[in-house]
Order: sequence, then C-alpha cells, then structure tokens
Amino acid sequence: MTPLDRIDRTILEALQNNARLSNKALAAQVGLAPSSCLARVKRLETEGIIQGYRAELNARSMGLGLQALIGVQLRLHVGEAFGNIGDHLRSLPETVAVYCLGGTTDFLVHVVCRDTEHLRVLTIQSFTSRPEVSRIETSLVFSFTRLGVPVDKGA
Amino acid sequence: MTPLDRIDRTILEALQNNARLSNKALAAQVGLAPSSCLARVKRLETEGIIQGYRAELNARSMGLGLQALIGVQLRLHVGEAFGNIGDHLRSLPETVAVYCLGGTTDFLVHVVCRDTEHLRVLTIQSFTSRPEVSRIETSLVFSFTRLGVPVDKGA
DNA sequence: GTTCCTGGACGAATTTCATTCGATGGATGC
DNA sequence: GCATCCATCGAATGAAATTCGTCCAGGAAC
Repeated sequence: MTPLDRIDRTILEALQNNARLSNKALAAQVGLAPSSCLARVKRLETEGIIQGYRAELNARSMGLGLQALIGVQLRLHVGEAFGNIGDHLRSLPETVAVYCLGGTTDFLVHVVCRDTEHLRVLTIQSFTSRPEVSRIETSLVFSFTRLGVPVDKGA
Repeated sequence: MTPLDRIDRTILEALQNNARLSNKALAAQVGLAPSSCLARVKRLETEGIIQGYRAELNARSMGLGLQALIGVQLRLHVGEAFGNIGDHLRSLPETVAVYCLGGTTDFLVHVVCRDTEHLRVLTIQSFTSRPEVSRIETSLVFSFTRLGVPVDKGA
C-alpha cells in the first residue's frame, strides 16, 4: 500500500531477474543490511506485490516442442458459461497461459504440445467439442519471449 | 540430455510452484538427501531445463492497471524487418511478452499500461508509426493467468 | 525549540541451510 | 565373480537466513 521507493524497486527488479538471489547479495546490491533487506522483501510478499517465485522451464527439453495460441470465441456470454469455460481452459495440462479478452475473441490460450497430432487432438477434444465454444482459431507460435514488468526507478 | 525420471519431474514441479523452496525442503519432498537433491538441481540448470528463476510481480500494485494484447501485422516479411521489429517490440518497457506467430498476425505483444491514455500513446508511438507495421489490433485483457508447463510424472 | 513517537535500519547472536567430499552400495558389462 | 561406474548418502564446514534489542532520523504536538 505504501508507495514503492527506489530501494523497493531495485529489489523487485533484482528478484525478477533472479528469484534465487541470496538475501545477502540482494542486500549488498541495494545498499542495505541483510536484516533490513529481508524485512522489505517480506513486506513486498505480504502486500502481494511479489506474487510468487517460479522456476522457468524449457518446454522443449521436456518433449513439448510445439506451442500454439488458440483464440476462442464463445456462443453466448451468459452467466456461468464464461467462468466455466475459463476454468476448463485453465485446467488443461497443455495450457500455460490464458487471456480473457474484450473483443471478438473471448479467450486466448497459450498451449504447449508434443507435436501437431497432439495439438490436433487437443483442439478437437478440449476446445471445439465444448458447447459454449462457437469457433476457435489456432496460430503456431514460432517464438515466445517473456519479460519482466517494467520497474522504473523514478522515485 | 538424460531423460527426466520421476524425481527430476517432482523437483521441476516443486520449483515451478515455488522457486525459493530451500534445497533441504525440496530434498525432503522428493525423498533424497540434500546433497543428492542439490546435484540434480544443478544438473537441471546446466542442461538448460531450468532456464531461470523469476519473481512474479503484481503489475497493478505498481500502477500498471491496464493490460492489452496488440496483434501486429507486417507489411513485408523480408529479411531484416522481421528481426528488427521483433527486437523493437521486446525492447519496449511496456512489453511483458512477445509471441512471434504464423498466420495473418505476425506478432502478438502483451503490454502493461497505466491507463488508456498510456495505451493510446503507446500504440501510436511504438506500433502504428513503425514503417514495417501494416496494421495492429488491440484487445483489452480482462484477466490473465499464467500456469507452469505440464510435468507429468509418468516415468 | 523541545519532547515524544514512530518507522526503518543496523549488527550481533543464533539457528538453519547450502555445499563439499569421501565412502558406500547397487547396477552394468565383461 | 569381478571391475567399473554412477548416484546416493551423511558428516563436516562454511555461509546464509532470521531474530531481536538498540539506535537514529523525521514528524507531530505542544
């Protein structure tokens, strides 16, 4: 709730680059004693500014060499259907990200698959066959880059 | 390069959920001595299966309450242009993710903005004004969920 | 201007953890 | 049966996380 000062932002940027940075090294980097630095990190966690720490895995090395974006257009936007299909999409093992959108496309789902056959079955069984789904549009992902959120250290 | 066994997969899943899990706790979870567990994690890192560890930040709490997906269609797909515009898109501070796609849309860019005015200026200054860009299509992101890659512990 | 109060920050002490290394055991191949 | 290899273990050591009492700076009230 307190506005983030320069030190907070430096901490956030550092942990965004390397979440396993030791508290000691982080403290040195931001110019604080380890204890003070730890207190800040904990505050950022409890305030929900840091939502979690995740290892980034290489999908290809796990036999998932094919990625796709599947745009989903629903038949009706009435009540339950929206939430249900959203939960369904998020629950698929192949799903790595779900966007709920405004516009003609209601959902955009980023999926990882072993191969084209896997993708074909997935689209049919988990997308097209759902009654809420009006139509889908699948695009192959050639490359995907994820970056951190901007942390401009203005303050 | 060695195929991942059940323990590897358990490690990956655990670190995907919480990258700051201590090695000791991780070892206990997978039923290995801390030293053995550490050796495995290091192997997974050097083999590139674990690509990094990132803190997940709440964009809204940093004053970036508006998210959008911007589909980009290029004029020509010739040589340099493709790489250049890709680098440009990735270099924008507002950019959180870039998909390079096959299909009518060449790039899909996930951006975070302070407000609609910020988004308006961004689309004009960093997208529409680019000579390689033929047209863009901006969709508001109502919600966004990121999940881990599937780690089925079959083996 | 003085006093009180609060919020960080510090640093020593303690506990817990990471990391190294030699030894052990089981599997494989000969 | 024997040698080899690889992963695991567990103790030892070194380092780090975490706690806690203290201190200082800034602000508010008077």
